[in-house]
Amino acid sequence: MPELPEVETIKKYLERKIVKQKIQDIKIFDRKGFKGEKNKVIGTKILKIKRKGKFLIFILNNSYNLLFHLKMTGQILFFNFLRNSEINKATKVIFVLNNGYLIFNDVRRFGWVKVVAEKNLKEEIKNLGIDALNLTFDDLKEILSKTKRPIKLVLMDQRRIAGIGNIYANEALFLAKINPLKPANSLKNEEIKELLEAIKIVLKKAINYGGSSISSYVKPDKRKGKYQEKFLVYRREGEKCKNCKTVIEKIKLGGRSTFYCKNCQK
DNA sequence: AATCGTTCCTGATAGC
DNA sequence: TGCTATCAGGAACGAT
Repeated sequence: MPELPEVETIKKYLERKIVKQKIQDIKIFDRKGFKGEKNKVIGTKILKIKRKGKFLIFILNNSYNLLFHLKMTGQILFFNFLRNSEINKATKVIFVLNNGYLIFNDVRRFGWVKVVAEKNLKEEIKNLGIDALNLTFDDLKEILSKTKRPIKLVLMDQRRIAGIGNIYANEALFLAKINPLKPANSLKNEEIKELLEAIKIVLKKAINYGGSSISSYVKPDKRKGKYQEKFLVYRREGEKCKNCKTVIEKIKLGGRSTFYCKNCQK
């Protein structure tokens, strides 16, 4: 699933390829995936690419933005030339640029791209919490003190902290040796500090590895990320903990699969 | 106000 | 082999 590291990887790739390029045309294959007027975008130049949490934002030169959310299976691909074989039933939108083709695919059709006037962008993402990479100790302490919900649910709550999804919540909690069920407001200062460090280490390392290619995530050139090879607990139920050899458990929490080591994460 | 359960969607997989 | 049932999951939404 595209979480912060995957969206950041896509952002970095696209910065090298499509900034300063002109959008010549937009071909829409799935109306559900394209919100707003495409005429506001055709003929504009892409000035800048930003990321907030799991959102990807193209800043255009006419005070409009393109706001993407990839949800679970969204893919953004970029090719200088378009092969017919690249168009399939998951293809939602193709942006025709002067130097190539930006393809937005999404098998499960939850993802979307929206044309937003720059002045309305804040309103669009007003519910988004602090980006996980900018989180400070004081921020995290404040957020956790306000609820007794299980810590994992709070880490994944985009209104509190933006960018962490199921993979990296599981991985960060393991690294910090904290049980995912532990009430958020019961964490001691030392644990909060460990958790903050773990979040940053896991996210930055995942970015360095180009994200995690499970499900359908790939980089815009279709190459896979490599962080899935580094997972310590995610999808490792029944396998041995890399610290202590205890068998990794899988439970459901808030309807999501949760993986942890009973021995290491008290 | 905060939190919980449901819903959207389709491909992969399990079970018979 | 081929069918059906279940599962995966981000986040908006309505209900509590």
